Amino acid sequence: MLPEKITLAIVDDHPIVVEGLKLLLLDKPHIDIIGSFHTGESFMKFLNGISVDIVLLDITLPDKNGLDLCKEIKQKHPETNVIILSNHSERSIIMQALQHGASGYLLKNASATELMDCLNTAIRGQVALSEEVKGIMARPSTIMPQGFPTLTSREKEILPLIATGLTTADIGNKLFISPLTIETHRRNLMQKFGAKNVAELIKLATLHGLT
Amino acid sequence: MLPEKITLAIVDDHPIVVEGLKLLLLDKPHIDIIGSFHTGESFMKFLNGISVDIVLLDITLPDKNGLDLCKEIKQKHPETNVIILSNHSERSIIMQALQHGASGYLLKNASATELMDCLNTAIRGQVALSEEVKGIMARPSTIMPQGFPTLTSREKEILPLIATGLTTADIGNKLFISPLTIETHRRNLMQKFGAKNVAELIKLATLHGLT
DNA sequence: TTTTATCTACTGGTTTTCATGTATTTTTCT
DNA sequence: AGAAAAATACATGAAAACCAGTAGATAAAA
Repeated sequence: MLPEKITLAIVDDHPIVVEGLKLLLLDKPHIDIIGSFHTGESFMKFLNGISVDIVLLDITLPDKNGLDLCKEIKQKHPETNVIILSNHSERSIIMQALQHGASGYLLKNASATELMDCLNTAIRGQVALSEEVKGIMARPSTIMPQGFPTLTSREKEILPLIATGLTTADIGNKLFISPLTIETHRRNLMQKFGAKNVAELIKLATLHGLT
Repeated sequence: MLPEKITLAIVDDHPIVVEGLKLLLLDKPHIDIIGSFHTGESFMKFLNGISVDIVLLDITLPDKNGLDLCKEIKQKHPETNVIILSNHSERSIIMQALQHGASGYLLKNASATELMDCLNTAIRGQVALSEEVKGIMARPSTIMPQGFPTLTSREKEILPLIATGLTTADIGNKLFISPLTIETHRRNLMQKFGAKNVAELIKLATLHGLT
């Protein structure tokens, strides 16, 4: 019997990457590229009409976060397999991706061969990680001691304010709460990130795109 | 008379991008891809033997900064045209690239057509900017008030140490100079970045990839 | 060779952060 | 309704950062 073609979509705002992927996959007989999208929005609309087997999904998109999008996709269309394409090699982000239902995680510095391997693995319904990602996941969180923690909404609100250079007192005024409270939040933030002081806190937060 | 083929090299640590570029350029009769490299180091070695007309150069490389590499290339091989490929849309970074002798600047979200246009422009010896980059350069620096300043080597050394959470005293010990000196450097750094405190300093520095 | 930039170092005083600990109220989830 | 998580608030003392100004020593550039 003839196996059906796998339908694949690409969501990435870098045309060069998209073009590259397309060209790479064009001659694979079992894969049918049914669309490529620059924004999460446009892809979600597309998904309403057609079923897609595999999505190659970038994390940094112009309109929304790729991880959130992944979650959304899996909620509304659980049959769609999501493979994250990303530059982020932080263990915590990979963990997040998998928790959000991703079937795979590829660093953008993966080779073409690795890409194909992962696609095939994902097609078989297994979790597909590129070699480097496997390495990162394999070594217990010694190098990256604390992945990025889950923040409360207040913390998410305060963190960028700290990063803007506001002092505890400033923030207190701005949010109409006691500066002492802000201090507590700042303390908790540092603890969650395992940072010795604001400098380190802001570095980690900025690297994780939280500012 | 037959025009000579343009020799082109790619320096980028993302195989997918490299593969994509290769496939895109493979069928262009006037372009000869003579090599692709993952590190600045390996490319510089290669350059010693062969002359290259155009280099497509990524800014973020594993071993060194693409902008610095650009400068190095232009110093040792002025005949080589460098086109920067980057995700950074900050005006200041584009300025830096051009100051360091780049012949062009392409955002990675440029289309394949734009890529070709820029290549052809660069071949003709003109400065090639992608549409979006032109737009960024066109509007005066209102949106990005203070582009990133030029740092001295000592400052470049100290900044990441601050970002790691080290205190003034720690850094002083590490570098065998007085903590008072470190304090002066920190102050100067904040002034250069226009930051009110370390928090803001580290945010800006991290966003510019200087930590 | 003067100028300019950089690195170095200090004084003295103010503000902010950091550490540690406690504790009440409000949401949110089960 | 009850438990858990989050947001709120305070106290106290030590440590670090921040402000403002000055200034000598080099080293590179005009």
